[in-house]
Amino acid sequence: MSPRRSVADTLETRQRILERSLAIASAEGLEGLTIGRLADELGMSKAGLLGHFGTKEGLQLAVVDEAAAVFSREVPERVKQAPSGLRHLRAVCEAWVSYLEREVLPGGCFFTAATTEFDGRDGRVRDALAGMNALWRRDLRIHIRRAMSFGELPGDTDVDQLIYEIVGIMLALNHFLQLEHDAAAPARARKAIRRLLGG
Amino acid sequence: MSPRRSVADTLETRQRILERSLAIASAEGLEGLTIGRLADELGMSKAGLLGHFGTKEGLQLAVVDEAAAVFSREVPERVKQAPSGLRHLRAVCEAWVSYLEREVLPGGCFFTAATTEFDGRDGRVRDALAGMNALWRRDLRIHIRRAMSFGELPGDTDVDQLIYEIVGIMLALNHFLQLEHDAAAPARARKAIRRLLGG
DNA sequence: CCTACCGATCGGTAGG
DNA sequence: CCTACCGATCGGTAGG
Repeated sequence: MSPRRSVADTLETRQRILERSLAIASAEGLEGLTIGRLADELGMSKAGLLGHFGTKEGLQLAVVDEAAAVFSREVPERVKQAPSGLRHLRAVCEAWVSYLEREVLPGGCFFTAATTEFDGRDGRVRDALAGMNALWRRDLRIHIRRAMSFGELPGDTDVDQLIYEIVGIMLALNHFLQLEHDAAAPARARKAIRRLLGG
Repeated sequence: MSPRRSVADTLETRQRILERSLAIASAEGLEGLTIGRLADELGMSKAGLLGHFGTKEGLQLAVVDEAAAVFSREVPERVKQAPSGLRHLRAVCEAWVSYLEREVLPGGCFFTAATTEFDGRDGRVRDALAGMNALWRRDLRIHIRRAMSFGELPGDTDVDQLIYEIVGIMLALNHFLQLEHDAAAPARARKAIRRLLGG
């Protein structure tokens, strides 16, 4: 009476689906990710695929989680060892630029694409994306506050203004890389970050 | 033998279609703009609608042109009378911020949404979008160069760096307005522009 | 500008 | 995990 597929196999299949989904969604959007095409590319049936997620919205929410895991692995976890304060903030920004520069996902930053796609709608996917963005800004805020408390940034630094400008630099980096294939864009991003944070 | 509808009527219908299309596309994307839904909202048949543009791609290209016309009317044409040089550049940026702040289109900046949607594809729509972006950067470049020649900006100003940073500020403005409904975002955009251009 | 229609694909379900 | 199927919608065409 042993099951035909072990729990490990099931999780592995689920992971395969998510990796393929994330690549498609970063390039063609979360709505352009269709069950039929995805099943086709993975050599499985639509019903078999949907069994893992229930509905398309369930799949989309799982892809958002997977994207957050990839970003977390590529950016904050890479600089965990950096000393606290301004140096940590600089290391985070450099890892962020490097992540976009290396084009880890074929369509560039998944969150930029998905956020722009869903910001005019409502529902659970939009809420999940807004939540991820808020969490990430919270991380940035912590690093900025710490740098201020260490006297590495001026005491009257406008924290939300600094976050706004850093986000703008990264959005522009994604824009110039994806639309213009501008190889000079990462250097511009680094120069802009340096003007804000020194180094 | 007079035609049932005059040329003027035909152009008016075409304009009605484009205005509705632009509103839908700014909120739901150029691909989310479907012929059936559009025809339904306008109370006409799909065939009648498609007659004006031939194919969906023809419609999308016409919407890109219409978006450029709206942007042109709302930003550069509003500041035509501003004196040449740095004051003109500042006026352009202020009109640009104001355009996004007033949410002229329901989904925010059409070009941000459409560019992000199409940057991973190829074809005539993507090329048209890239061309519009290039034209607009050319305008900005002219104003920056003029301000430099007047001695209003340093002679060693990195022109492409400045364009990069201005674009980033506007992308961030659209992001914080659309996703976060952050009413403080326009003030942050203005502060960031002031830091770059003085005033 | 319309009606009537085409093949293809969408997300999803029944039943195993 | 599969086959077989559902109603709805997609872009587009024929013919008027």
